[in-house]
Amino acid sequence: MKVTIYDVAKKAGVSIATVSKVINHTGNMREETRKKVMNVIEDMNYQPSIMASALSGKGTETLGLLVPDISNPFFSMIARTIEDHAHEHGMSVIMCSTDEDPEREKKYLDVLQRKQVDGFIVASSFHEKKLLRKLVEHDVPLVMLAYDDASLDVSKISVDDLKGGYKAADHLVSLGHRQIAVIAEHTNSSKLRILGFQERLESQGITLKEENIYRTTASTLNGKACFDKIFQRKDHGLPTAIFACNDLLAIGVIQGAMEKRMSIPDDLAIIGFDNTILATTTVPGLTTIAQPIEEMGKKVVEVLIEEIKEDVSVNQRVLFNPELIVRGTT
Amino acid sequence: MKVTIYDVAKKAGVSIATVSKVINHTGNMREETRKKVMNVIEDMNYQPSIMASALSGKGTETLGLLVPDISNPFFSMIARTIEDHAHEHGMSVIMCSTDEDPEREKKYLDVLQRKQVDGFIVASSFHEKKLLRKLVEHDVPLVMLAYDDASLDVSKISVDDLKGGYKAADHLVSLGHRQIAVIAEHTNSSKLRILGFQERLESQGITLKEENIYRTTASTLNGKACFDKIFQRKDHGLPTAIFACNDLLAIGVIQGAMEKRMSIPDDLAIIGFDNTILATTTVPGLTTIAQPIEEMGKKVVEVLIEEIKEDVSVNQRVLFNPELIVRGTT
DNA sequence: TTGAAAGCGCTAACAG
DNA sequence: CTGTTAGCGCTTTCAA
Repeated sequence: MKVTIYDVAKKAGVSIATVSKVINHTGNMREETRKKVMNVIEDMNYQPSIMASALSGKGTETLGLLVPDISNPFFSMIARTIEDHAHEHGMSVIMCSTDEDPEREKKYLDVLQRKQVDGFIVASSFHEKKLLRKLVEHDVPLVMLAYDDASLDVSKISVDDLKGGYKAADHLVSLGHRQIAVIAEHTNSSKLRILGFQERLESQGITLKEENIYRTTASTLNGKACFDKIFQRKDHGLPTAIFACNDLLAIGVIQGAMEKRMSIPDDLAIIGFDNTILATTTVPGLTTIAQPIEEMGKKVVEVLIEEIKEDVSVNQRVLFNPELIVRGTT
Repeated sequence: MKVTIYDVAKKAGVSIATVSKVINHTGNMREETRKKVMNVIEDMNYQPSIMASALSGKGTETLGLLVPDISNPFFSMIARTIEDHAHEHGMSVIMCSTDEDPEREKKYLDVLQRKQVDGFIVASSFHEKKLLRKLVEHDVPLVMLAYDDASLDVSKISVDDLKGGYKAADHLVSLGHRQIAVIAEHTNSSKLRILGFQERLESQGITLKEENIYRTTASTLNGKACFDKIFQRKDHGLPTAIFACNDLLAIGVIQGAMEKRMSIPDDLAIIGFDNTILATTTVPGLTTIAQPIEEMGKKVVEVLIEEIKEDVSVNQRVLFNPELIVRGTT
């Protein structure tokens, strides 16, 4: 059926050990032998079984990627760069969308373990912390991406959310806005973004009242709903600008504003976060705080691979610099 | 270290064969024994190694998914539904973005084979046909999605592109448009969509000249570029409507039109194809022809699993019904 | 009803 | 420099 190491060995007139050695570039041997074997390998189109080598001690050369939802543009962009860099290191990646559902989280973690993936990347959120903790205790390589949770003792790669908040605030303030509303998620990231935003506002003598912070989950629909809520309150000065903690939410706001025939950015300025493809497809384009997704993806893979190879958690925390991308909504 | 079938067997006072049987629900045995073993499995939190069972004959319970680019919303949506349905059948999926690059195609196909994935899903495009053909010859389960290439003798799941063209044409014509331009990709799907579109137009006495069909690759930038090309030609009647063969292109057109301060849909009507998330985030929303992504994803997985289980290619061709989704651009 | 034993394809000492 | 051999964890006859 399929050609195995035995077939190659036999045809090359050597032992399987020798074949194994040339495949793995281990041990020494006469250049002549190595060439002979190489040729046979080519001839027979021999492809070593990763299953077998994994079973006998080596890794599976595959990574598990857990994200809330791969169909969300932010995560699919992340997945793409991770996939690319993983493959540069000879690793494949199995994707898993958790939907932030503990059941699914558990199920996926389970399967990935049974498949003996060499390492895990957990992005953005994870509820079953204990399961993660158990993994870490068992020395399973695991790195968190865009999810800076102090309660987990592992390496973390993320954008500097606080600074992102700063930049959003600075931009809006420099444009003269003083009445600002915020729409956020319930995540850690959002909290930090708000914190930075708030700090910066206050340093310029502007206070952001708690009642002007709206919390929801990421979707355009929810963004629009928040917009509606904000503008139906007529009790006090309406905001001239909105900071949405991600692009999806920001787009919901754009839609709400358009529907109300408000002019953007004159009647209302909007700034998002992430810089996904969605920020480029609206008209006007969405001003947003960009996460350096490409670099972040590269870094997670590097750190994870290192932990897999070195067999030890370097346990580092890397914060990337967010960048303001000005488009038409401000 | 990790608990193996031997550990369980020993603790339960039975042989590994027995343990194997209870895991796989094969063979008969006293209910008592089975319970005893089950308990030990629970107690020790035993997780059978998929590697090992794969090596000894069973499958790897993983699928390989090849798409041009997982970060493209259309593919990430597809990936999501495939992931979901695969997991319902106990399968994981390894994602691979080919970038339509033959090198990458080959490399990925290679790795996936060495990983002994149980089956392949190839979506939308693939240049190295011979490699695919070789797989099929070796009876490797393989199903094509949204890629209806007659030269490959495998099962195919896709939307009825011809019909999609019909629907787009009917809609535009019913709105009174007679001068229409088309922006397409170089793919088979696009060809069919154009064909259907054209046929329908002609049946209503409208001719679509070849010079009004613009071909490019999918991106908003290219869409915009085509728009510009179309509207800089002043030699003859300008179109009042544009049919773009996918949402990305359509959005480029929207951007171009907005920039020229044209009113949509009054000055120019636009219709896309795919109904990705992008169609919902523009203002006005993009009228488009929807592919039933969820159903298609479900179907590919079903067909693929069937071929894996039955060990025979059913070699069917399933066409799904496209649906017109009217939003603000028409 | 249960178990012994022969693989599956490869790696890694250890010998020669 | 090269080969022998004992696993890796599980499935699957075949006996008992």
